[in-house]
Amino acid sequence: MPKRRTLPYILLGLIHSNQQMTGYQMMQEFKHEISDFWTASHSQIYPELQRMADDGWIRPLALGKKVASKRNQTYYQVTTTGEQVLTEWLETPLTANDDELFPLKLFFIDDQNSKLLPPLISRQLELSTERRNYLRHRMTTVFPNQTAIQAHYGHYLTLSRGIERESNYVSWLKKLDAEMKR
Amino acid sequence: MPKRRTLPYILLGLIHSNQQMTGYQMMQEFKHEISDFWTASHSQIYPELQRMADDGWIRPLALGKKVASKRNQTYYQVTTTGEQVLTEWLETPLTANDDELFPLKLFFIDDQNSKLLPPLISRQLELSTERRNYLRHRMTTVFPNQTAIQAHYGHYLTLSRGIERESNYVSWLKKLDAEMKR
DNA sequence: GAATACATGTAAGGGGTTACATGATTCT
DNA sequence: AGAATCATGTAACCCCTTACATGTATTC
Repeated sequence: MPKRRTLPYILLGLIHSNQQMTGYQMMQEFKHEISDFWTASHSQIYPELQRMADDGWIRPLALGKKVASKRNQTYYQVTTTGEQVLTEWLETPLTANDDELFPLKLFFIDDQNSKLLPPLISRQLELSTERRNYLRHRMTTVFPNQTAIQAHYGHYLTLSRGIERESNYVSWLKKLDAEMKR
Repeated sequence: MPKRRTLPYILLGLIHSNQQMTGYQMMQEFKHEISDFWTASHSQIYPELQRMADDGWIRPLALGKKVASKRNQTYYQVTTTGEQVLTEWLETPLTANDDELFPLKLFFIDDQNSKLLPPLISRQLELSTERRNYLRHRMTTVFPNQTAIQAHYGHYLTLSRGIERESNYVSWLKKLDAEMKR
C-alpha cells in the first residue's frame, strides 16, 4: 500500500546512484528493476522533479549548454542538501507500518561496506520475526482444530502461506545479517 | 498497489462468508486477518456499503425490527445478485498485473472442495513461475560478474531476495496444486 | 515518408487517509 | 460519573492513474 511522500526519495536515490538522470530514464527504471516494490508514471515523475528542484534537493543540468544535442531533455543531479535528505531517509529506522520500505531503501545502498546496511538488515529481521510470530499465534487461535479449518479453508491457506512467506524472509535475513557481522 | 474497485468485492466476500455483518465488524476484519493483503478505514467502508446496497449487491437487515436493541448498527446480507457478482469475480482468471488479488480471492473460498480453488491455484502457479524465471533472467543480465555486484550491492540483494521469495512461493503453490489433484 | 521511440507537460477523476463530528453502550 | 469502546457519517486533502497534448529523433 503506497505510503505518503515516498516517490521523491526514490527519485533522489535513483539520481544519486546514477550520478545524473533524466525523467524519462527514471520512468524506464520503474518498468524494470523497481517494479517489484514501486511503480510511477511519467505524469507523476515530471511534476515531482520540478518540486524537488524548487526545494533544492536536485539541480537541473544544461547538458553542456545544449551544444551537443537539441533534445529537450533535462538531466538532474543531487545537491548536497539532497544528499543529506537521502541519507536521513535511509537512516530512519523502519517501523511495523513502514517495513515495505525495506527493499526500497536496500536498493539504494550501493556500497557493500556502507554503515547504513547492517542496522537496516537487523531491524528488518526484528520486524519479520515479530510478524512471523504474530501469524503463528493467529493460526493457533483462529484455527485450533480441524473443524475450524474446514469451515474457512481459504482463510486457513492464506494464513499458512503468510507464515511460510515470513519464515522464508526471516531465514534470508538471518543469513545476510550473519554475513554482515563477519 | 491498490487496484480499481477491489474494496466492494472484499466487503461482499466478507459478508458472504459470515452470513451477515455490520460495517464496524468489517472494519475489525481489516485490522486482523485481511491486513496482510488489504486495508480499509471506516470512512471508506460505510459509503461503499451504501453504494453496494443501491446497486442491489447487499441488503440491510432491520435486526429483528429493532426490538432487542437500540443500537444504531446495520447488518448487511448478500443478495442473489451479490452472490453472482462475487462468484464472477472469483472466477475471473488472474493476470500478471492482477496477481496480488490471489490471496484475497483465496481468502473467500470457504469450501475445500470448491470448484473455484484448483484453477485459482494453478493459475497463480503459472504466474509465479513466470515471475521467478523473469527475475532469474534479470540477474544474469544485470549482474553478469562480481564487478557489477559490487557497484550496486543493494540492488543485487533486492534481486536475490526477489528470486528467493518467488521460488518459495512456487514451491508452496506446487505442493498445494499437487494436493488439489489428489 | 511513415512509424516508432524519445521526451516532457497538464487536466480530470478515482481511491484512500486523516480529521472532524455525533451519539449510544459498556465498563470501572 | 467518567472513560473507553461501539457505531456511523462526512469533508478535505493527497497520491496516483488515465487521458489528452505536443514536439523531436530515430528507424525502416
